[in-house]
Amino acid sequence: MTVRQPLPPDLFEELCPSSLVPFRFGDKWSALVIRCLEDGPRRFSELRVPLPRVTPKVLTQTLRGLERSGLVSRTAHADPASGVEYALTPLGRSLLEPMQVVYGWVAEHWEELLDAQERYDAPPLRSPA
Amino acid sequence: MTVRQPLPPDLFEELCPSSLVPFRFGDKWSALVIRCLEDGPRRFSELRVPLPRVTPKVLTQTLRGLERSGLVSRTAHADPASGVEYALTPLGRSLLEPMQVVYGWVAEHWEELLDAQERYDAPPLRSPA
DNA sequence: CAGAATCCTAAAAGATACTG
DNA sequence: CAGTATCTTTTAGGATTCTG
Repeated sequence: MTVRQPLPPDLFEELCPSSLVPFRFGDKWSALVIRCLEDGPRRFSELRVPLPRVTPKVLTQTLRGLERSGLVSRTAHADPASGVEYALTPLGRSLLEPMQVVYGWVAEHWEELLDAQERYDAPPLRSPA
Repeated sequence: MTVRQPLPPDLFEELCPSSLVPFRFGDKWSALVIRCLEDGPRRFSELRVPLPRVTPKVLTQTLRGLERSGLVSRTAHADPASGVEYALTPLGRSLLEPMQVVYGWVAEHWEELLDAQERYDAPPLRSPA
C-alpha cells in the first residue's frame, strides 16, 4: 500500500507564522521537516508538498543539516522508482517529545503572545485627558 | 543585599556552540538572555557580563524582542542608581520548563550529536583495500 | 525524480562611535 | 548607566535555471 498519512498543503501557514513565535528551531524549516517525517519515511518530492514555500535548494540544505546532526537518514534505494527516502533516525525520533513540549507551550500561550505583541506595537497613548 | 547569583563569564561558550546545536530559539541570543534572568531581575550592564559577545545594540534588540513577546519586562526605576531592570514575566517564566526539556535533550544526546557530525564531515573513505 | 549551480535579496549580527 | 546611530559584514533564504 502506498497509503500513508496525507500531508497538509502548507504546514508553515498552519503552524508557524514565525513572525509571531519568538523561537523556532535554529533555522526556518528544520522543525517543520522533522514533523513531516513523524509518520514515517518520505521522499523528497513528498516533502515538497506540505512545504510549498521551500525551494528545492533550501529543502536540500535543511535535510543535509538534519542528516549532519544525525536526526535524519537519507537512503537512495536500488530501485530507481522508489526515489530517495528520508526518515527520522532514532535520535531524531527522540527529539519529537521535547519538540512537542515546546509546541504545546506555544499552543497554550498563543493568545498571550498575540496580546503582548499588540500591546507593545500599539501607539503609546498618554493621559487620555 | 546586592548579592545575587553570579553570572558566568561567557554563557554562549559554555552552553551553545550553536554551530553544533541544530536549533536555537529563534534568534541567536534570546534563549540565553532568558536563562540569565532565571534567578531574578538583572540590569542591562549585568546582562552584558555573561554575554560578552553581544554588543549593546544587539542586546537591546534582543531584549526589545522579548519584551514585545511579553516574556520579559523592563522597568526603569525612579532611583537613577538602580538603573533599568529586566525580569521574566510570568509568561516568560512559564517558558523555562519547556526550554529545560529541550536543553535536557541536548545534554543527554550531546555525544551522539557530536559523533554524527564528525562522521558526516569525515572524508568519505571508500573500500579501505 | 532529486537534486546542483548560480545569482540575488533581505535580514541578522557585529564593529565602532557617540549621547541623554 | 543604558542605551542610540551608523556602517559594514555575514548568513540565511529565495528565484531561477539546469542536470545526472
